[in-house]
Amino acid sequence: MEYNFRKIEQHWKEQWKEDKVYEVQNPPTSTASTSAGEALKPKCYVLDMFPYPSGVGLHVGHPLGYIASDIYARYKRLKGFNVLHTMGYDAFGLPAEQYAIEHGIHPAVSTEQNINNFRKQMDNVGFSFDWSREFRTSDPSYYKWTQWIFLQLFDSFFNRKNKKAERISVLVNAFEKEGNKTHACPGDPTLKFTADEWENFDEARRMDILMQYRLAYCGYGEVNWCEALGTVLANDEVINGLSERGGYPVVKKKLRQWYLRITEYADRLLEGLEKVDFSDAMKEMQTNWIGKSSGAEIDFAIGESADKLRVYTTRPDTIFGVDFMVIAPEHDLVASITTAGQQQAVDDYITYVKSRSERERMAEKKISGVFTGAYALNPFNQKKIPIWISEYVLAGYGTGAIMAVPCGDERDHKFAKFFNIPITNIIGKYYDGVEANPTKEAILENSDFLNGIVMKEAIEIVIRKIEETGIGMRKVNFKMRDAAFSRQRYWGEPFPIKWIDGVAYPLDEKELPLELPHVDSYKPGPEGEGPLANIKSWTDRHLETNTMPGYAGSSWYFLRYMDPHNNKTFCDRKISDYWNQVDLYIGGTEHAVGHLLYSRMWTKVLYDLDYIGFDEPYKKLLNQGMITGKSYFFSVYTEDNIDINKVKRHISSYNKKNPANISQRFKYGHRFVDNDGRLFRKIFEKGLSEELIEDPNLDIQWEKEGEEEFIYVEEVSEKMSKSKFNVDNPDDLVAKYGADTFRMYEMFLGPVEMSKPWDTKGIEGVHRFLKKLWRLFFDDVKGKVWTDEKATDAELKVLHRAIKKIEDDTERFSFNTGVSSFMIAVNELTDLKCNKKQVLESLLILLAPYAPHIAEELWHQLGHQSTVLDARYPLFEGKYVIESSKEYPISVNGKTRTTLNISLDAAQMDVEKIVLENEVIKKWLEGKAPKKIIYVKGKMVNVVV
RNA sequence: GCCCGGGUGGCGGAAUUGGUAGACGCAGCAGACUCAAAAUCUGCCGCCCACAAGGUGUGCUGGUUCGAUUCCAGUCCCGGGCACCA
Repeated sequence: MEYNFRKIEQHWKEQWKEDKVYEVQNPPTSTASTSAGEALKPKCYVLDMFPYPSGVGLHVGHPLGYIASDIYARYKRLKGFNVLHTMGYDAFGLPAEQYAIEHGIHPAVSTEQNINNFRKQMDNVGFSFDWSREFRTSDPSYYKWTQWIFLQLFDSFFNRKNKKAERISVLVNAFEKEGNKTHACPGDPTLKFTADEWENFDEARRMDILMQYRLAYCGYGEVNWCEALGTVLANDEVINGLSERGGYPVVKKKLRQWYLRITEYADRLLEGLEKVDFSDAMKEMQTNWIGKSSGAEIDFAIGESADKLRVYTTRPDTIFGVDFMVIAPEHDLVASITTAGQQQAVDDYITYVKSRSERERMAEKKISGVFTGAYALNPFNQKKIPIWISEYVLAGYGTGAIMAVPCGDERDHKFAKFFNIPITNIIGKYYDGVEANPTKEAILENSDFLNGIVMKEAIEIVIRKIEETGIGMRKVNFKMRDAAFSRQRYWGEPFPIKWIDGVAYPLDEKELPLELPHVDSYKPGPEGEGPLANIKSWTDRHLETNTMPGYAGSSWYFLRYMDPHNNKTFCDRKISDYWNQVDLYIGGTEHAVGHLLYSRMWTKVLYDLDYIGFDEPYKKLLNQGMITGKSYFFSVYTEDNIDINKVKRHISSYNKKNPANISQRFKYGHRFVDNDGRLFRKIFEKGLSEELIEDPNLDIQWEKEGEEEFIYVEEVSEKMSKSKFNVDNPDDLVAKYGADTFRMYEMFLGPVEMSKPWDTKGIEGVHRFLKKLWRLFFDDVKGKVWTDEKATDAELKVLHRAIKKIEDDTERFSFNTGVSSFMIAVNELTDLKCNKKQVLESLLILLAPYAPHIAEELWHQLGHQSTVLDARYPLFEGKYVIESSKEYPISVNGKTRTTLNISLDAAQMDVEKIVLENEVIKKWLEGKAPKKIIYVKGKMVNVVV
C-alpha cells in the first residue's frame, strides 16, 4: 500500500467537515444551559492577524503564520485545552476601491470573489479554523458594532485624574459645578472656563468644547491632495511629490478629519507593555513610537513683537548654547515674523516644502532652510538669536519649534556649518569643532549661572528657574500623535454621525447599522470629500461623508470571534470573560505601531467602560518573518553607453567583474534557473522566451560548455509579489506534494520569526520523510507491517527523546527543529526496524499537529475509531532516556583535541586522572604540568597549560 | 535620516543558559538494486594542506574569558517600519 496523499487528504478534509470537528463550544451564557462539558476545560485562544483579501490571492509567504498557529492550536487541543482558532477577513480597504475605479466592479463584488478564492486556498492547506465563526468587517452585522464602539469613543473622554475613559456626562456634570478647573482640555490646553461661563455658552459652543475632550473627535489635518485627480492620496500612492497614477503634483491640504485621542493613552500603552509577552524588539518599537520624553517648554521673546516663540526641549541645560531657532515651515508665526526682505525667500521655501512628504523630509540628508529675518531673545541673557525655517522640524511634534544648540546636536551642527552660523561652545573640550557631542557629562562653560555645573544636574536647575521666572514650564512630551481616523473614501465603515449647523451629533444606537449606500461612481466628492458626498440621499440626511480607515474593523475583531452571531451586543460579557485575552497572536512586525497600538487602545477603552474584563488584547505575540522571493536578472549590454533605445542591445552572462549597464528581469526565474545560476538555452527556447523576459527583442550571447548552451543570471532577493514574477502559489505545491508536505516544508524552512528566502528545492526531502514514515506502517509489497509486539528499550528511548524534543520545540515555537526531530526519530526507528504499534501510535499523536491528514489516516489504520485530534498527547518518561556516560570533548587551551567516554557521575579527580593519561593530551602537554583543568559536568573538559 | 531585525558550508538552516561549529534537509560525488528508469538503500561531503598530523573557519576590526556563532565596543552590508497599503 502506497502513500496516496491525494486520496487521504481529500477523504479527511471531507470527513472532518462532515463531523464538524473544528467547531468550538462557548461556555453557557445562562444558568439553564447544561452542555458545559467543553467549557470546563481550560481555554486557549490562538489567533492569526486578520488578512486583507487581496485580488492576487495567497502566495507561499502568507500561510507561514497560519501553519504555525494551526500547529500550536492543534497541539494545545491534544494537551487538553478548549481551543478557539478562527479566521475572517479585513474586507474594507483601498485596493478594492481602486479596482472599482479602474474596472467599474463594485468593491463588495470583487471582495466577495477574493474571499472565495482565499477560502479555497486556505482549505487546501487543511487548517483547523472554526469556520462557523467567520465574518468580514464589511458586513453590516459586523460594522454595526464597529460603529457602536465608535459611539462609545465619541461619548467618552480620558479622565486624567483616574487615568481612564469615562462618559462625557461625567465631564458635563463637572463643568456645571466647577467649569473645567479639574479637567484640563487635551485639545486646547489654554482653554479655561468657569461653571458660570459654561452655563452661558450656547449649544454649539458647548459641543465644540466637548469635542476637544472626546476620545473620537473631529479636527483638521493635512492630507496629500492631488488637484489633477481631484482626490486625496495615500502615502504609498505618492512618489517624489507626484501621484503614482498619472504623475500629477501632490500638495498638502487641510481637511476636516476624525481622530482618536490615543495620546491620552500613551502612558497606559507604555505600562501595558510590561504585562504582555511581546518580543523586546516589538516593545522597543512601540516604546519609541510613543516616544515619551521629558523636558521643558520655554518661551522666547521675538524682537519687539508681542508674540512669543515657544519651543520644546529635552535639554534645557544647553540654553546658553542656543545659536539659532528653527521653526517648522507650517508654524503659525511664519507669516507674522518674516521680514519684508526675506519674504520672497521664505515663500519659495514654503512652496518647496509643500511638495515634500513627511517621510522625505525626515530622510533628507541635504540641508535646507531659510532665514525669516526675525530674531528671538534668549530669556536669560537677552542674546539675539536668528529664527530660521527648516523642513527638519516637524509641525506636529512638540511646539513645532526648536532651540538649536549646534555644539550638542548633530543636525543643528550640520545646519549651523552649512549656513555659517557661529557656534557657541558650552562644553569645553567635549566639543572638537568638527562634530557635535550630545553628552550630558560635560561641565558647562559660557553658561552664565550654570557655569561649572555638570549638564545632567543642570537640567533640573534650569527647569526650576524657568518655572520660577515664568518663562516656561516642565513638560512631558510624546512623539506619538493622535490617530487620523477618517478617509475620503467609499469602501469603509460610515460614521454614525450627522452634522447639523456645523455640529456633529451621534446617531442613536437604534439607527445602527448605518449602512453604506450603493454608489454608481467611486469618484471623489467636491473639495476632496469622499464619494459619499456625491449621494444626495446621504447629504440630505446631513450624514458624515468620510468613512473609517482600515484599522477600525481590525481593532476589535478578536472579540467578535468569541461571539460572532450575537445581534444584541458586540460580544457577550460572560463569553469574553471565558475566552479572555488572545493567548497566542501571530502576525508580521509590519503591524508593530499601527494595528497593534490601535487595538490595544480600543481594548483599554472597552475595559475602562466596563464592557470587557481585561485591558490588553494579546497575551503573547509571535511575529512571523517575511518569506522573500528570488528574482533573476539578465545583464544587458548596449554596444556603447549612449542611448539604450537606439543602439542594438545584447544579453550576456552576468559577471560581477563586468557588471551590466542595465539589467532585465527574467520572469519566473526561480522555476528555471539551475543551482549554479544558469539559464539553459533549451529551456529558454521551449516557446517560453516571450513570457520570461520583459523585452524579447534582445540578442542573447550564449555561453557553451560541451553540448549545453546557457548564460549566467543574477540572483536578487526581493519581497514576494505578483508584479515581480517571483511568486509560487501554494495550491500548486499542495497538488504536487500534498498539504502535509507543504505544511511541514514551510515550517522546515527556518524559524518562523525570521525572514527567509523561498525555494522549493528542499520540499522533496520533507515529502521523502513522510513516505519513509508511511513505510514504518506499510510496505509497498508486503502491505501492513506494523505489529503489536512489545517495544524494546532502544525503541522506547527513541520515542521518548522525540516526545521531549518535539514538545519543547512546539512550546517554544521552534517548528523547524520540530520537523527535524521527526526526521531523526523516523530515521532511527527505520534503522531499528521498529514497526511496533506501541511506539508508532504515540509518534502519530506527536505528528498530528504538523501533518494532520497522514496522522489521522494511519491512526485509523491502526484501528482507532475516533479522531486523532482528540487523542491524548503522549507523556514523556525520563526513565527511558537516562544515560550513564558521555563522550566528553577534551580540549587543550580551549581547542578540542580528542573525545573521551567518561561516566556522568565522575568527580573532578577521576576526570583529571583519565584525561592526563590520554596519549593525545600527553602529546599536547609536551611533558609540562597543566595549570588547571576545567571540568564542567555533562559538558566538557578543558586543560589549561 | 530615525527606529527594529538579520549576516554560520554550494543552499535552507542547527548549536535552547558562554562549553565538540555545521544537527536535519537540499544540491553534489561515489556505489548497490534494476534490461533501463523511477523509487529505495549505503558511503563521502566547510576551506587549506593532504599519507597522516595539522592549520583555519560563524560579515569585518578589536575586547572580555580557561573557552565566544553566543557577551561588550566599533564598523560594513541586507531586510522591515516611519503615522492614508493592509
